[in-house]
Amino acid sequence: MLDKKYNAQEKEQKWQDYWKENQIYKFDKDSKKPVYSIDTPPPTVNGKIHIGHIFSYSQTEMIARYKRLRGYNIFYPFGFDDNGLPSERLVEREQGKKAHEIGRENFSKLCYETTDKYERDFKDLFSKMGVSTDWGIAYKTVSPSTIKISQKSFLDLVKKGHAYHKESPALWCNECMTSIAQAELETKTIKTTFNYVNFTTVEDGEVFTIATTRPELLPAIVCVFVNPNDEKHKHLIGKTAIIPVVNVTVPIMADEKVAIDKGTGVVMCCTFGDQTDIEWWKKYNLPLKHIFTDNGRIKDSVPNYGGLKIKEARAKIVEDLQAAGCVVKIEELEHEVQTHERCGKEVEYAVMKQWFIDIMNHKKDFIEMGNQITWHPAHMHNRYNEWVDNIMWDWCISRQRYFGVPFPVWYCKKCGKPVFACEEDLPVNPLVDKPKIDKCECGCTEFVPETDVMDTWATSSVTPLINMRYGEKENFENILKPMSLRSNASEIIRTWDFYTIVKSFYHFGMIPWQNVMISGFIMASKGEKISKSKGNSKVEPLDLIKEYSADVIRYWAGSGRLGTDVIYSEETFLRGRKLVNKLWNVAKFIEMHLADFEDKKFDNYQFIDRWILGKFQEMEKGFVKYLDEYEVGLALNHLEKFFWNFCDNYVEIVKHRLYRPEEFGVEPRYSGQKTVYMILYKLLQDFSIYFPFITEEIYQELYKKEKSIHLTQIVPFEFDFKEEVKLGDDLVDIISVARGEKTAKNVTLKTPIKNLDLSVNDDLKKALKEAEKDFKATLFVENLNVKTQKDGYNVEKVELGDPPQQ
RNA sequence: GGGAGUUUAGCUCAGUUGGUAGAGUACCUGCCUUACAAGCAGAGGGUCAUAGGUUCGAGCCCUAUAACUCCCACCA
Repeated sequence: MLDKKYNAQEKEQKWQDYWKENQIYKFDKDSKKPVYSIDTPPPTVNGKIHIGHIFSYSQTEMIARYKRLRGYNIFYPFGFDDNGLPSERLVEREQGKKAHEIGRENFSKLCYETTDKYERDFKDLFSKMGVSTDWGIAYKTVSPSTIKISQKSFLDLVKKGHAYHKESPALWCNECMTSIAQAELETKTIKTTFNYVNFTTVEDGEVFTIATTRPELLPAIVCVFVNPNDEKHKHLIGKTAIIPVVNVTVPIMADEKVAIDKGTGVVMCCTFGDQTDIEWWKKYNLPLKHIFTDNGRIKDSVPNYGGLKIKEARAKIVEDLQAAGCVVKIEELEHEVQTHERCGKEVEYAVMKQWFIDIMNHKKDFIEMGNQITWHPAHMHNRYNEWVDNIMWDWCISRQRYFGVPFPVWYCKKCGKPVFACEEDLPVNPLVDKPKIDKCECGCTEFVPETDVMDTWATSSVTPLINMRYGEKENFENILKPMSLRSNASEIIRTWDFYTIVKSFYHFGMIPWQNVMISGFIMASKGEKISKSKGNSKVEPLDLIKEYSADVIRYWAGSGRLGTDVIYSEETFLRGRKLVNKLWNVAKFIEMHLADFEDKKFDNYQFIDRWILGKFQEMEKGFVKYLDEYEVGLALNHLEKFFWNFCDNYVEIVKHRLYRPEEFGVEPRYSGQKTVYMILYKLLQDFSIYFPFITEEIYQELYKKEKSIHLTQIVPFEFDFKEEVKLGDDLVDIISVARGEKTAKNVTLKTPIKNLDLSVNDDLKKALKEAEKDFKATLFVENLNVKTQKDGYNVEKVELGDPPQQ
């Protein structure tokens, strides 16, 4: 017997334990069923899961459940991204110390401990949410087996010539003291000053002005550029400029890229202030004057300014320029700068030897890979294309940090030639392990280890490889190449999606997955995204689960269109709570009437039963169609609409027959029993995608054909009740009109109708004849008078009797 | 500056291929109906962002504009 009230707290824990014990979501590698595999984002273990995570993970989870119900063998692993900078920053924050103060070895240990702790919390929360992942195939992005795969991937790229080691300018973060990739940049608007500084020519002492936001780069100027079409300045080309205060001379050259109307139209080129400087440096083979240290100071070798922090140097040089009378004016300016997304500090450029992965030579291939993938929603494909189109750098994967996947590389101490680890020795830590060879080609016998670690994304981008156990004897390569689905939010299309495609293309020459599903964001209010950094998530997922239950949270997460941002609203929770409650109550009602029910072959359904069966069949068709398009929210809407119609109309009509066989007949009662039995079963299945807990509870109580409802399969009805669907809808409309009449008179719906005069078409008349008993019982009609008319129907008179006595 | 998305009832959102504007919620009016008052029946509430265009007919197709969100570029 179902309880009078559903206790979500208790039941959700019970089923969570049951699923775990019975391994309901275990991936069966020996199964003959087709595999559906999901590459789900390993959450970054750097703090708390907020409601936005719950939103997007739940949507993917629903697809897993749907595919399971459609008979697929689900490969659905969960991962934890505990690799790299985010974890390091978390540990630094918790310890109140910087990594270098703690020391490499202790720091790594702390990273492992800290991430372990957070992983347990994450796992607990996702389990509570009913995530049907197989924890047995979970992975973390820092573990011996993951490091092995990541290193193997790197070596494969080296072997194929897609990874190279080169001294090159790279984006550099002074705060994190590491190089970073273009994808890790975030633009920020800051207030600064635009300084108009006078330069003079050596040849004739002509004074011209350059506007700059970065006067501290004056010592790094290697050249001055003007546009060759600039009438005002082109006469300067070929002359030599004296840099004020610094007193160094540099050539004045021409380049089309100079914007005549920006600043003064004359530009200083430093190595390096920005992207264009690097382009010019390469294009004109300019000298290198790198004046910054790795931690954001001016190098000691720079006269007068050595040792100062960048911003201090800026202030001092402006002072000196003013003293020298070289400053024309200083304007306040707001502009966008590139910052490092992990710490928010402005980025610089550094020149050092780093490992890069070739991107620029294969952009066309990456676009083609993107074309072969189905994007949901389709317009997200544009974002990918645009990113690939606009990318300007090869992917720098070296990070001068501690906690991450080490490069399996040493360098000859004498000639610098890299020595790579052997595949069979992976994973290796070059700081501890030694290379296999004892002698370099040059004869040197000493090797120095690579101290850099790999970029987080270098490992995240191999999640399909981790899943397929790339390179292991026992692997899933044949079933996971490609995987079925990747899912994530739109912000990481340019990183996670892109890099995964890059790696898959280089390793296998094919797409990593067939489908990509992109979820929207949760907005705190109109125009404000909920995010960790803003701290504007007012509610904790665990509190919400306590207050509303996981099923209800999932209802909220599963509503709305895929890829569309949703504004957080408690109303949706309330709506979900009502729906779950209704499901419970209708199940109770149905259970009550199935006490003596036996499931037998039967096909003599009453008219109104044929109507609802036909309606269900129609609904489920649309439901499945939406889910096949990954539109979990639209599918849910569709299902929900049917469900309320089922409760408010069908159940109201059939209940008389169920209660009183002596009046309506035994077989008509059986027809109703069989109908509610079948429909509730299918409703539970369809709802189980969204409400895995309450549907399991009801299923176990009423049906229990399998170990779990989540192991059943959707088998569509195959009735031919089209006519009944149409006519039944008309009957329900007539019932609604008659009920409205009672409500208008402020009487209870139990009030009898003395005379109900209808005028209906021939088909409807036949239907009415067949469903007469149901119809009359529902409305408490005493005399039903039916006339015919050509089309449609008309309710001509509703004559009410006296309301029943209490 | 380039691109994408969004704009529909007070609020949160649906609206398949063009064919009389929908749901929930809130508000209002009734009703304890042999599952459910966390319920049931009903009422009111909309220049479908704006302006043009195509069409017999546009929330939907086309053009332009505005606001918001996101991505990219600009950072001299």
